[in-house]
Amino acid sequence: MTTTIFDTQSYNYPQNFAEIQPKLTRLKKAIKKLEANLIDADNDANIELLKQRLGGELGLKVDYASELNPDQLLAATTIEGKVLVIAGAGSGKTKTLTYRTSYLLENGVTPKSILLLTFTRKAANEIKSRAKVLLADTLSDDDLAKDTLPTSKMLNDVTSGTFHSFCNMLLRQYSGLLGINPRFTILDTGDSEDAIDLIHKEKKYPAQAKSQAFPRKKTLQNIISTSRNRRIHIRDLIESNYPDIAVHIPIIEQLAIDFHEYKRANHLYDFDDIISQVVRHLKTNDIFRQMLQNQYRYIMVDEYQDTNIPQKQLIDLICEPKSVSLMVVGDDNQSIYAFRGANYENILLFGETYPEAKLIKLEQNYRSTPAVLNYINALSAHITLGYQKQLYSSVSIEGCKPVFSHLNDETREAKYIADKIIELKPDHDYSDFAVLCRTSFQSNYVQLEFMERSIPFIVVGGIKFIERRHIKDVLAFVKILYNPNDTIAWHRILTLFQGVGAVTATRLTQAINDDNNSFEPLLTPKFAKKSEQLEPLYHTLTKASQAESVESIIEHVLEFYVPILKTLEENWRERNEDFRVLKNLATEYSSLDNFLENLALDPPNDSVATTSQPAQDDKDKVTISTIHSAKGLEWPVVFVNSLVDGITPHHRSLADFEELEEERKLFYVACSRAKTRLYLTAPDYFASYSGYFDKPSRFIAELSADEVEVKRSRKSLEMLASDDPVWW
DNA sequence: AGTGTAAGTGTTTTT
DNA sequence: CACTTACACT
Repeated sequence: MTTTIFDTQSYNYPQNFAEIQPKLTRLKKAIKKLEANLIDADNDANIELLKQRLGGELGLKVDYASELNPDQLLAATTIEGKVLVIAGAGSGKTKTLTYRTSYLLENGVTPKSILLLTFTRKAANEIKSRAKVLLADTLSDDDLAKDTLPTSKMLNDVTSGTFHSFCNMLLRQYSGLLGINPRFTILDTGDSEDAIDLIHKEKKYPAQAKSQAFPRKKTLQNIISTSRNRRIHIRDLIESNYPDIAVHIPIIEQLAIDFHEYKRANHLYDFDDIISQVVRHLKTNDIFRQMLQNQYRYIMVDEYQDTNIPQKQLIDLICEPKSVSLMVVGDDNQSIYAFRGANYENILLFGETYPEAKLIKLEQNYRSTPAVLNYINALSAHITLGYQKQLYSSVSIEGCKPVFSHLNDETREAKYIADKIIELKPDHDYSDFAVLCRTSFQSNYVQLEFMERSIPFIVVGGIKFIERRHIKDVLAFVKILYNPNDTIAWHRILTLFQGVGAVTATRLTQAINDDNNSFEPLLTPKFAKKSEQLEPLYHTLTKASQAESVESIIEHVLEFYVPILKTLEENWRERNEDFRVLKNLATEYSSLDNFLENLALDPPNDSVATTSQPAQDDKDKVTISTIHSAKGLEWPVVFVNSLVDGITPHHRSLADFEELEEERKLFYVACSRAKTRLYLTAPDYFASYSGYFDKPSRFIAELSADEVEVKRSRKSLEMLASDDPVWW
């Protein structure tokens, strides 16, 4: 047995390990069962045959056998039945999906019968555009002459996108069949919170025991959404996760029902509705279900480890007939979104859902050096549950071992990172470096240090463009023009004015909706006397509703809104800049529905990212990012900072086995982003309102010095591992 | 409707 | 400590 880096005995491991054993046992059984259906290129006698067949007989345009490795080839060409592909970090997952798409088309599959579901729209577009290149590049003039061949144009007919964009499309396209109004607007999380708050105030539920304050809108939204995504009753969820507000359970349950009815009555869909409503229709409407089952015959799902229960149900309902082909791709080691409802059991129980399913594993890694791979394999071995996997590289140059540096404080930590970047800079661009943090807040010292040293950087994540107050305000105007029943948007606009509060806003909205959605009630003396802004609002809306383009609608709105903004926010000049971005976005859309849909379902998140030198438009910058936002990306040199137990893993996850496991996976995701160099850093201590933490991360402690080089501070010397490293 | 104060909250984040 | 939000009061 090897000796660990630090004494692992001193860490408190989760208490509930015993409790969850039955669950772990069930999952392990399902994993084992599916492992029995592994198709492994090494042991597959048919692989040579397959290669030959692909080579000659079929006369395909793309040379699948030589461009893909054997396991990728199996994944790309196994096009019938249900298949789970476990795609390790850096194993060419996108490439495999790209080639599979092209393979389907080359085999005569109708593009319209292909459905490609990914986690972001960007990922779907990348697969499609790469497949386009594949098919286009191989076409000779001869091929173009006969127009029966699959051409890159077929990709345009492949349905692709996120679960949300797909379901949104279905709800609008099949609105007649489903009996719903296609002119609905989408509530983002903030809008949902506002709606819940509004309903709570309007409904005047019977007063409860004052001993315990009623939860705030954010908590309520979270409870309602989690209960739906995890399919747990509100009562059970509150009793287990929010025991102190248990007195309010009946009211919260009623509030959830009222919220739901409110959304239906006003043609409003929140993010959960978009998927859940499609699932509901699929369950209850046989014609709808059969139509989809007949249309989508080849389904691919990416990042399957991060799907939630409604998303799994959606797939299962469409894939019910044996003849529908389903390939889900993911990496159980990289499930890091449980906090927002993702259910890692989906990927582990795939064999239970589909007993006939086949399993394919992509384990050859094209990203990292053997030294880095060795380290991430060692991390992976500490993840309790999952499919067996061992990443390997065909590169023979070992590369540098990851380095763990224990430093005195966060300032030294930041200096160390900056020093390393300067040291390595002669051989690298700035864009070769990334600093990955457990929480966005952990990047503060690094940002400061980079500014002082004039290292250019870009911060990924943070407050999103679309969530900024003034942007939401302007969009509210646009929303009511599209869906005058969007009471949440009305409320937002009307309460901007002095003299108009929640009560007047509600009454006025009601009057407008009752008056067949005419804007006239704004002019009636009863309301007009509340604020002199209502009349100009009327004229603005009237003008905007007749505008020709989305851009000109926004211009009309801004003419009215900017003066109001000036009275509300001191930094209105700064905010005014954002409107340029918004107008620019608007020019890309010809219709209101496309514009609103895209902003809600595919919001721009990098358009307002913080940068060190805004003037400099240079693309060569160090990336500073949260680990979550770094998923799927890679850099030659990666730093992971704040490896103090209490931050990584986060102190709020320490008591629960599954949450701690997810933290471990998060660290795994961070380290597996590195191609050639991986630097891990920790300050000796970290202090904040949440506590005082002074032990290095257990994820460092539990590994052996064989995998990582350790640079110790004095503090760290005191913590050297004893000789007995076993902790349970 | 608007204001002041006390009290609670505090990861990660995409749709 | 910094910020949001609920609630009571005017």
